[in-house]
Amino acid sequence: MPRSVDAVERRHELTEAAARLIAQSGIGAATMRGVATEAGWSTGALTHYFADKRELLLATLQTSLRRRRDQGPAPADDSPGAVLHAALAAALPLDDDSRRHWMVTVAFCAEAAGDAELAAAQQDAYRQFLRRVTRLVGRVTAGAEPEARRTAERLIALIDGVALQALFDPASWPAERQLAALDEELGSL
Amino acid sequence: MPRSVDAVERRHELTEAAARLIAQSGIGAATMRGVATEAGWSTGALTHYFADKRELLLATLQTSLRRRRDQGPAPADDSPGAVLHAALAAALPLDDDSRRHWMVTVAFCAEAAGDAELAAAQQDAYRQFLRRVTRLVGRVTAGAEPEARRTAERLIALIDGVALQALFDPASWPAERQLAALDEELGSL
Amino acid sequence: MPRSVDAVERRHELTEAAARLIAQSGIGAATMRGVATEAGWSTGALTHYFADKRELLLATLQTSLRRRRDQGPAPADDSPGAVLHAALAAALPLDDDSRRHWMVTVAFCAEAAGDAELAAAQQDAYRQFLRRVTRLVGRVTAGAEPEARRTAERLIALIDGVALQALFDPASWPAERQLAALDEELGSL
Amino acid sequence: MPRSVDAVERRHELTEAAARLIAQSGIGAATMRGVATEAGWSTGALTHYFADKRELLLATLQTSLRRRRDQGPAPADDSPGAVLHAALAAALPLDDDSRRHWMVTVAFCAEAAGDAELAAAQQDAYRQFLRRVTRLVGRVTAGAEPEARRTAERLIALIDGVALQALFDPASWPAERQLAALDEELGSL
DNA sequence: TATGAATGAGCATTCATTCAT
DNA sequence: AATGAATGAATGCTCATTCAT
Repeated sequence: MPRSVDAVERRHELTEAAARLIAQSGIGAATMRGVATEAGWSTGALTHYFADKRELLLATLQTSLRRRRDQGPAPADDSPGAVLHAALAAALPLDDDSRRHWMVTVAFCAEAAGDAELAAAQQDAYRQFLRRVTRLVGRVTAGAEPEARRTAERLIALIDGVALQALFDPASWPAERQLAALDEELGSL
Repeated sequence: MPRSVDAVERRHELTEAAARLIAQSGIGAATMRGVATEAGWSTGALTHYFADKRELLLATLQTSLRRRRDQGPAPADDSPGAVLHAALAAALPLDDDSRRHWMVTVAFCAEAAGDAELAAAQQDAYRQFLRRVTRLVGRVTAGAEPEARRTAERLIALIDGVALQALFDPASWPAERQLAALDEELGSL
Repeated sequence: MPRSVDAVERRHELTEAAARLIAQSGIGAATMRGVATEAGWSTGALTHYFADKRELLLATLQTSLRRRRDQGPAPADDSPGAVLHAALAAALPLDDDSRRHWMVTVAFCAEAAGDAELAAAQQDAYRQFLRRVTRLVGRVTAGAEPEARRTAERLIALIDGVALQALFDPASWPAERQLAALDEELGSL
Repeated sequence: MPRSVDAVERRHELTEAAARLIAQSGIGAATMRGVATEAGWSTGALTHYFADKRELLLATLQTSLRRRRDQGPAPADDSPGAVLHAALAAALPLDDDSRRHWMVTVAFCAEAAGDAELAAAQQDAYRQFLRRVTRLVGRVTAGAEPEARRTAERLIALIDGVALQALFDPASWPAERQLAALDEELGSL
């Protein structure tokens, strides 16, 4: 009877380690040895959970794409406006964790240009987010589909732009300032 | 001084080759061999123009940062609004060339997180651009410094966000659509 | 002692699996994982029956050496000539099974050059076979020892040579042709 | 103007080093590091002359196949019998050099079973040798094609068998004894 | 007995870099 | 200025082996 292990949990530990290294020094820093050491495992252990480096990187990207948008404070109340606000705020790099995962997804941008699987993961995540925001905008403005979708795209463009500046120049963009930019934009709805 | 002109030209050829590879497959694809081959030179030739790989990558980033923002159609006229519009439009990935250089600067984002020199190059470029846009906004709105600066930041955030989406999902963001988003935003000024 | 019978049987299954892999792709193909999988067991199971890889390979060689010469159709009758013929025919790669074990023993040839234990196994098997054939030749020709031994060596050389060609070029050496070459040589006795 | 190097000579040095290791301890001993060290070069140098290990091994096999049969003392005179004798004697492992190359070709036997390219190299060499010996036998016996071919096959089988025994048990098969076995067989022609 | 998780050394290969020409 | 031979460290990966269950 072999030792039993929570493979999902282990994979998560390993992709988190990879994400830390990538966010810190780029994809090139995510070597098998490096990730293993960062996670506190041996290199051989990695290959139990990921067939090869490609699989590790893909899983890391997918994890970061999810965590770049999924986590955040609960909405203040159940009103459509509050829910929309919470969804968009969750997509800003407000703390170290979301900063890290933002960085990872951005780091994969060029990598994905020549890799269909990575590109598909990124597009899927983006389109899913766009659908969600479009639906929420529709509820807030009670507007028709195409209108809501364009508004959603503009909102996402704004928070992505704010996020990008916050990544490049974190000192100028503390959490409050990012939220202020979001509030201002939402105010005009 | 014919030789130094050659050297400048040669360095440019080489950083362009590096930019093509990076934009296509990520920074990891920019190997010395690969860049030399892509540029049509021998590996040894690279070391005449760049002391080492680090220097090549730094020069590539700097070139791409400049070209990401510097090129674009001339303004329609000399009015402050037209000049501002031209400056911002030049910062959008409207054609293959600017797309490539956008991709390169984004690819360096995580790399720069752990590398002071790369980070400084990115921040310098951003701040210089911010100053320029701020000045132009000031001329258009005839407003005070802090107000103009905040507007400039919001404008840059918007075009950066649009650019990012255009990189990830180029099919949805042809040049006209990017410009339309810019026009809409400028219209509200 | 049911358990020890199991162990013998199990070891046999495992060396057969190793032999299949070696005959197919060389000694390098006989990895612990590969042999275990081929035999339908887990890697850990191997280490119960063989202390390490070396022991597995040695046992595989010994099994193949035995089976390369031991199996074959019974002699037509009890006459010395028929028995000699059967012994030599049994040493030819007439079917898939003996082909496989021939291949294995040949594959170990160079390996044994630098490994005393493997070399000893090969020499023991050869000398034992030589003694047996010498004895049978002596009975057929009623000749003296040294004469019978030389004849035996020539006979073995011939069938080994035929066997080697049959391994390299099986299409040209079906079983009938190998046996014909043997008959021809025995006829001249 | 780069340093110029005799690539053919260098490749030969390297395949000889590989042959020494393989003959000594089997194909598994021919690691890239090991071959480089044995030849007195760095690992990186190998990759200048052989794209990868596969190419190195194939070249080593081809070299050994040629040298297993091509070298030997010149025939005593120009008579067909002397030329045939010289050709067959050259195919026996009479000295360390030919012993080594014999060992190498045998070591590849199982490896070739699952590798079309290696198998083709072996078959080509065998068939070429068979054609040559058939021609020479025809000249000696003045016999017809099919007859000469069968005789050639029997002669080759005999010397291959002798060679194989000489590899496994060199003490019993000094050069004189191998030649004696050959002479005896040729005498009966 | 049997499993498979875990280890870390060893492998082929790629790469930045150096240097003789 | 320009080449490409040569180096050796680092990488991804495979593997024999150990061991808790």
